Amino acid sequence: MSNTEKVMWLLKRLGEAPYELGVTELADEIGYEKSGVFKTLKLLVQGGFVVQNQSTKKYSVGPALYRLGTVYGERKVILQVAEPVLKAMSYMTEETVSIGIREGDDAILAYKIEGPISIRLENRIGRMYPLNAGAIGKLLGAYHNEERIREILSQTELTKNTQNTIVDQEELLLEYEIIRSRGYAISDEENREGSFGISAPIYDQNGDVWSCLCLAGPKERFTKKKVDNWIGLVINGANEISLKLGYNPN
Amino acid sequence: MSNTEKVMWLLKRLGEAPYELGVTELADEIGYEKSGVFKTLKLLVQGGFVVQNQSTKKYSVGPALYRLGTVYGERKVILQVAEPVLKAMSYMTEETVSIGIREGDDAILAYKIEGPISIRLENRIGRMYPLNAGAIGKLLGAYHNEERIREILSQTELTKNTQNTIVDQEELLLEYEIIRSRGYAISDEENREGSFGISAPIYDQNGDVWSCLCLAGPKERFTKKKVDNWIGLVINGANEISLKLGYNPN
DNA sequence: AACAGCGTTTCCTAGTGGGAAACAAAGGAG
DNA sequence: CTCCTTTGTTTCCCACTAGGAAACGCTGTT
Repeated sequence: MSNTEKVMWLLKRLGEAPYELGVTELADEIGYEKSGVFKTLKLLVQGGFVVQNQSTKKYSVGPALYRLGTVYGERKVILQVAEPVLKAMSYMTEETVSIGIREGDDAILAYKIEGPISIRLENRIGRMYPLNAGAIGKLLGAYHNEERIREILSQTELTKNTQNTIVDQEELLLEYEIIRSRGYAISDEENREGSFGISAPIYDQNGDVWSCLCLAGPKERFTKKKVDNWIGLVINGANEISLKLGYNPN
Repeated sequence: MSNTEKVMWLLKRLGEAPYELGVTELADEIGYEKSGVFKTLKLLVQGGFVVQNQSTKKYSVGPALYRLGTVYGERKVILQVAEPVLKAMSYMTEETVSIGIREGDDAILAYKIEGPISIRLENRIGRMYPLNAGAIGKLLGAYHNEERIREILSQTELTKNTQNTIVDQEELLLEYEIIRSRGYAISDEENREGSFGISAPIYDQNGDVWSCLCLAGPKERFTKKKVDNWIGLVINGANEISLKLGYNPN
């Protein structure tokens, strides 16, 4: 058994145990000498993966695992809930549908389902967008804390990716207001020439917006007629996900 | 950096990353060759601590962490919430106050605060009790699924620790009913000669009882007058914890 | 007071994880 | 469409880390 497996075994064993376990019983069960088990446990305690009860000297799972578990839970919930919606929309529109998440002061493409027409728009999962350009970035910016937005804008120089990228601070804040009042954002070649996108906010159970649903593709396929239809589709899809996440619109 | 530290670093990095990370970027950041990082990641994937996106080949936190995180969360919440209550009760009664948790078909002493009068009753943290004897065991038995209780009783031979230990099945089920109707359990030398205990149920936010509050000590200190007072104290303490856990009594 | 059991420390050495390089596969550039 | 870069994966060998054994200090029991 490698050390990595040993670490996993220890953590799992501590997790399924009723409460606390000592070095000796862990070593006996895993079949190692307690010296080695102790060394590993000490490191795990330092890293917060395990806590040691100072009075009993026994070990249990630690707060670092809680944090990581929460991360997994959040990701799983939103993707699991969102996937059927994305699939349906992708099928109906034949375009790429994606989920964007705000991570700190940036927007990130967290998940996407490609449309059947495979003209690549090279938006890879994990790609980061600024909050001033593109359907995902602008929407998540619009629903971000305005004070924080002003801070960001005053500190960073907005780069003009295309002719349509908004770089003026006041113009951007106005655009944010429009987005909030309409309930959706539109990007017309703001991040990249030839691309078009529509996005709508996803509300979590606290009513906060930290992710959004986005429909995007080559501009030539986004005719006015289609866009008029698709805006409702995106808003409805985002609402559906919001409700499934436990959002209560009041 | 030892392998254990590497594992922890990788997990934490994957947790704080916006979404997914690849072998190369992880190896670059941690300063190791990607071959070693890859080997470790492969093992972590096998153990469920990490998941690999099959289409992007990139890595993220896995379901095993979710399970462990949940365990930590549950334990932390109940202990954190319960500790002040236990301290106050221990201070008022000068006896030992403890939290029992049902783990499968047994009761376990999860946490305790010793009274100042240190006559040892050797109930160590982690000790297991049967569901038929003692204030903790009986209470958690009484609020357990009755079908399951009947199964257990039919399969296991109840051992008579003291004269007062209930070993007859029907007598025990009757005692359970009394406990549920009164809302507390009393043990008079059931597990050990000379010990006395009072316990009351703790309800979680779903209204389920899987833990209880228990006040225990040497029998000679549990006079009738004191017990009459302390029953209310235990019930109130347990209620307080239940409410803090999010229980809604309707 | 002696003992037994636990967590902890130390030391040495065998086995394992790290480094380097090469392979496979996928994407981007032209 | 093809070349080229980049990334995930595999292989091999060696340094060094993790495991074994024994001993220490401490707590609690008899």
